[in-house]
Amino acid sequence: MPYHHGDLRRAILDAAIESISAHGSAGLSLRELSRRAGVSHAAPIHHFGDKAGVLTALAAEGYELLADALAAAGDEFVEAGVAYVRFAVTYKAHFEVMFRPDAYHPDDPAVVTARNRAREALTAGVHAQTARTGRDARVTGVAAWSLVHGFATLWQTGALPADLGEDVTASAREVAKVLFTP
Amino acid sequence: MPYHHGDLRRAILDAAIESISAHGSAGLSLRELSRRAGVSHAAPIHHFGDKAGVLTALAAEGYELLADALAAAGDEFVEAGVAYVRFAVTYKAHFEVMFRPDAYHPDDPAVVTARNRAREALTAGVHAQTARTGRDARVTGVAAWSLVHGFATLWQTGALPADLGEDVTASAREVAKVLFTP
DNA sequence: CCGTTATCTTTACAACGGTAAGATGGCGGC
DNA sequence: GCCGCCATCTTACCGTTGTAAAGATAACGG
Repeated sequence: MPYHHGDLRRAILDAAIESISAHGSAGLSLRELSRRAGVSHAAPIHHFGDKAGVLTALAAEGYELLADALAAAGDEFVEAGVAYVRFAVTYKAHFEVMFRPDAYHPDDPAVVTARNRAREALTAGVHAQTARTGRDARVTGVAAWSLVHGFATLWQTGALPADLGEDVTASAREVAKVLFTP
Repeated sequence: MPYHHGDLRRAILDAAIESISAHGSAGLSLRELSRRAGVSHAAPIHHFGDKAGVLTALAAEGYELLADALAAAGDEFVEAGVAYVRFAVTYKAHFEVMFRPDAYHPDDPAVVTARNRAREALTAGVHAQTARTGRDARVTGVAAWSLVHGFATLWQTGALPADLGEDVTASAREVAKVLFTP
């Protein structure tokens, strides 16, 4: 616990995650995060530089976590897709911020390296799949990514019909299977 | 041209569309919109009640336009999917707002009726398709919607690889075909 | 033990969203 | 043709926000 607060950086990030998970990222207030962390409203500036800097750190962390989750899921597409959706649901706040590039600094070095790592982990699974089935890897990869990404975002915004059931993982697996079963 | 301004409501909406298309919906300022329309910063309140009210009107308009586009595209899934993507690209600001329910009033009556209309137009195409191919309509419908929605959002955020080419319609058609060709 | 430096606080300012009260002007009723 | 009504817009104001600048505080290295 190095300094006055202990670990303000993590405290702010955790507060942001909690706030975004509860109320979305639209009305996020930097001063509110500072209040929750018990510091003055200008304290986070030193760690993040900016309000967008907080979201930038969150996006970078999200891409790292996503890359880990995809790597752990292995090469098979359906399981990788399920892992993608499970990540989106588990790390709801991260996922929401990651794909809102107008709210942070998308060219931040930490973000781009983490994003590349996640992208490689994602395409690796699809390439293994297309090698087995003999399809166009590029188009199929985009289709697979689109499918799981769309399912995740629609689930998050509550746009999907309610009769899908509560188990996201099971629904995601069913939906992902559609892409590779004739 | 009924009153002092002429049609302030439309002017504010158009200004919002332009601003969101250019800089995203994160930093949208009601006062900036008022300035562009040449009225005082409190004038839009009377028409929209709220900043979220502006986005609510935009979302409702977006769902109406989407329903029209889907109805015009017909029953075949691939063309309906292409129409979905084309809508997202053409009406970028609308699409961005529509799926950001924490930024507006998602229970607004105009929004829910328009959204239901769009949803029916969407599922109609999928049902026609599944009747032809004999698949589970519910799961296939969600998969189809997820596919085109994910493609559209990924395209919008610039997350897709650049080697797809510039023609969104052609790329979308290729990707949509993947779902129904073994 | 002392100075350096990262960390945090205080103070200040412009912009924002929202409210309330007043001004403006088109429109229908007489 | 005139008057009152009411939708529309303006002005003034309040609390909050993000950001910058300057000062205080305390951990750490020499």
